[in-house]
Amino acid sequence: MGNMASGNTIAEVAALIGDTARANILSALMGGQALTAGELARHAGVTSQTTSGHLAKLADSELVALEKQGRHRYYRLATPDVAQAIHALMTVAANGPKRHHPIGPRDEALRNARTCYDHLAGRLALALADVLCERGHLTLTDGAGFVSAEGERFFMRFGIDLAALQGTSKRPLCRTCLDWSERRPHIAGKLGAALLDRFLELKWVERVPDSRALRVTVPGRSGFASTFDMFLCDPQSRRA
Amino acid sequence: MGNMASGNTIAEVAALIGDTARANILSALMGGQALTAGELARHAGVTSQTTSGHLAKLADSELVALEKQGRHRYYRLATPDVAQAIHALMTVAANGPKRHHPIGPRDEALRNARTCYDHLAGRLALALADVLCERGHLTLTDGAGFVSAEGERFFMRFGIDLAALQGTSKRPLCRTCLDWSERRPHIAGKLGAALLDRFLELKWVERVPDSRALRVTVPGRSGFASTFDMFLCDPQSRRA
DNA sequence: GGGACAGTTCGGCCGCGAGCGAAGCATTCG
DNA sequence: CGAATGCTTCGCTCGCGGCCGAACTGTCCC
Repeated sequence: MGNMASGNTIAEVAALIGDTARANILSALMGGQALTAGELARHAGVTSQTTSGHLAKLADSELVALEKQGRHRYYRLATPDVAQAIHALMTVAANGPKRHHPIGPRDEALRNARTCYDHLAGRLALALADVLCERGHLTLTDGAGFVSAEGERFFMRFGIDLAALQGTSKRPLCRTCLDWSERRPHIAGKLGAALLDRFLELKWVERVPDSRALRVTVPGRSGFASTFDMFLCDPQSRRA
Repeated sequence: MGNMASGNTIAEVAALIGDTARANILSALMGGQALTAGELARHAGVTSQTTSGHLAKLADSELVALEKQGRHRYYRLATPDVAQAIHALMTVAANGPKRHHPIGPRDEALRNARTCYDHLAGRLALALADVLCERGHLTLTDGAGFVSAEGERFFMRFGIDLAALQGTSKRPLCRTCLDWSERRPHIAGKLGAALLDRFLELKWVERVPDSRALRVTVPGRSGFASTFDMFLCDPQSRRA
């Protein structure tokens, strides 16, 4: 016997995530937005009372954080560490035994473009990373990415001031994140977050309600084409 | 309702890890060695029948892999992804609410030096990373590390042929891994694995039975001192 | 004030699954 | 061969925890 203590609390955390309803809640929060208890109840597929209990547990263990706002209560993932843990579990789950998992249209939308906590993921993110690397703006060695001087100027023209981002915290400027569905790295870290913010700001992409999925708008299609030479052939992109 | 499918299987994986006994088993396997069912039963603190059931489930879901050898059955973590997921959960657990967790001597040993799946972790690993960075053999930008040309020559002299490692797979040569106990990055990836192997080969460190902890030997103390200018003051280092 | 809506707390039901004892296989040894 | 060891399978018990209905608290709006 001996080390009960060391492996013990990881079990508590995992058990917390290991319930279908709570996992659905956390997955929904992986979209990066704070959601209300009611929205989370719908995601979880259980009644609001049950959800309330789940949220209380998650908050107790500091997996999610609570922000009261009027008569709404907004929940979000407490720390990036939590997002990373969930991401890692997704990766393991995706490679598990025989995902017969018939890939519904919903999954297909997620594979195309989605948010991953605070940055872009899915095929769109991979294509973007490819283009930036090809142009020499970025080099992705597994684990981290480096922005070239030319790349820095390019991002500046696009409306992202890397130098300004640099200082604010010790968070890596550009990390890579292994794409859950495609098993290839995409751009995460501060640069990844800044890119997603900018795309949303420009309305090149917009969030699909009740989902982590993103939809490329019509201006987005031409924007990606002109700025990044990316010609998307997604028929579902929104008209108008 | 809607996306039951997406968040579902991550719940299965997390639930698997979210049992105390199974978490202990997986934590033990984070040492990187394959262990027998009996050893794992002792780590888990339950009988061998119960352990057998747990191992069957873990193997079914491909979290652990089985290797039969005579009348022994050796279990190990199935993939590095699994190790990463457990590591991420440890990180979340370590920063959870008020770990009053009285830090026993066992924990103290783990904080000093331990294995993290296939590489070195703990204070020893941090000190090593510091020295290598100071000397300019290595630069750690969060997420990844780069070995300088001089560093490559240094590792070669030390008995690690980076060029040979480079080719074998697309696994990153040097990743960083956030140290669970100290919250700072240490050296992981192929270089990390190669360093641990070499230290074990030189008998500078040795595994503590039934634990992920490592012990620095007397030759190890002088080795670390002469090669890396690291002067360890651990009183527990083994005499002879 | 009253009514609607968001969210939580309480009480009770019920099912899943962790746990062990005992028995059943396999492998290795004398 | 038969005893010993390592591990698994079977059958059973029992407690934890998820779930919902109902009632309660709190906020906003007319």
